[in-house]
Amino acid sequence: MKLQLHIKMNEALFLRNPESSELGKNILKHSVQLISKTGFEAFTFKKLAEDIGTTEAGIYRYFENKHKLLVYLTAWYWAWLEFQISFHTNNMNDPAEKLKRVIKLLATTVEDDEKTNYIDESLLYQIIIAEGSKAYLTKQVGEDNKQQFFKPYKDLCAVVGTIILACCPNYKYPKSLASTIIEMAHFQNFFMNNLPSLTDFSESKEESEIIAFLNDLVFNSLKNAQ
Amino acid sequence: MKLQLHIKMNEALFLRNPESSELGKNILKHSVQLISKTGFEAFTFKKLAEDIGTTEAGIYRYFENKHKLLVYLTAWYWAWLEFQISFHTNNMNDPAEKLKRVIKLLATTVEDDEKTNYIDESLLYQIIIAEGSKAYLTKQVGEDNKQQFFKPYKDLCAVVGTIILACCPNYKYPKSLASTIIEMAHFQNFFMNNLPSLTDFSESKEESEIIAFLNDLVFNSLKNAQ
DNA sequence: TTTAAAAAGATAGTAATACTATCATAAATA
DNA sequence: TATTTATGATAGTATTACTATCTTTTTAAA
Repeated sequence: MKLQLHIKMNEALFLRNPESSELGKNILKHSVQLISKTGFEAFTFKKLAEDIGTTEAGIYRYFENKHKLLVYLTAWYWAWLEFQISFHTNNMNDPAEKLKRVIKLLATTVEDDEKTNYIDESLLYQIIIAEGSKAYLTKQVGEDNKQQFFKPYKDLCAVVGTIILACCPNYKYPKSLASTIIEMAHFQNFFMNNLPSLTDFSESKEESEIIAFLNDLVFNSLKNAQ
Repeated sequence: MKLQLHIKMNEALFLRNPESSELGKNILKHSVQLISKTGFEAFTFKKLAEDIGTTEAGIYRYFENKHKLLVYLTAWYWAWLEFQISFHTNNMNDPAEKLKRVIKLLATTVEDDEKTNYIDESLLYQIIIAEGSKAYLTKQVGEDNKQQFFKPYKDLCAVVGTIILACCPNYKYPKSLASTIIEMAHFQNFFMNNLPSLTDFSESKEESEIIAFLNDLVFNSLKNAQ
């Protein structure tokens, strides 16, 4: 028996649901491959169409433009990650242990999840690191936010914030600390691999060091707020 | 007497030194205005040329493309900020006070600095917040880094890291904490204004709260490493 | 099983973007 | 005054980011 994980996506993100057809699934699959290969700037619907063996117009029937597609992919990732977190922290009683597990999940390169067949999570993780912030660092962030495009990200942040508060009800900045952990899990990874002098992990290039740094950061903040 | 602050820029960033002519200075001045107005994605050399009253080709004589121009502006900002920091922390003995001052400088909206006539620092600060990471979140980050485009950012990070170590020589992650402070000073500002539920400052929208959060984060980390 | 609706393929076309090239003119400098 | 250098004016190209239309194929309802 194989379990199928399904993430319900915001309908305003697409013109036609990419999960509803083979072509749609191919768009998701190949866009993840192509964006992680060429970067978001050089990524075009024309190249994507060539990769898939369809036409540009075919892609445009699913996504209005490449920005929406990027937002879709990031939203999908955050929703998937929130599920991972709820799955892996289920039945954990100690909130501090829970928080440690969350940090580990955030900062660990994902392996391809068999439960989702058309998205390669390990490539998507690389996209999130290098392109993720471009989903919201735009002039349209306000409108996009109104349409709830960033809800999965905000939900994840809220979940992490709640765990932080469970660890330490007096802590004053649970949401900001949550967004800091999430962003830094990725930025420190990007820096470690691309601008190593911005980190202390340039020699080992080990994710475990990023995790140790984030744990140190978080638990010192919470310890002193007791 | 008026002091003129001059920042020596990496020559590989431009084709012709924009500081060497009126047109060049206009390119800097108007690009800051136009990018902060339209965002980097919608910003084009054509629009910039129209704004200035010159031609597209004229801009291309100074900058190879808009990415180089963005990198130029961010590099300029980091170099300017490093000077601000060294100026405002000069003669401070207590490294903890120094660090607090640095955090304040990082997270406070800049006023236009009279010492530089063609760059509006307050607009540039907004660009750094919303577009700054796009300077390095690209596929060419490795080559750009080889050409030392990010040296001012790395230098600033090193300066902050040194102050952190002066506060607490045992602290294990001075560079990562430095890059975390720098990035979060801007990201928390962006979130506060655009995706407020990712922060704890959505009501007040006060920079002072970001500063308080960062101080809390940093000094709790250092206190426990004594 | 037929029929109609929906999706996909094929092709064309447009406006804008991201450049490069050329030639004339104006300004600075030697 | 001659000459270099910067700017202006104009043109042109390849690519991007779409939109439109028409045909064929697939799917799903009657």
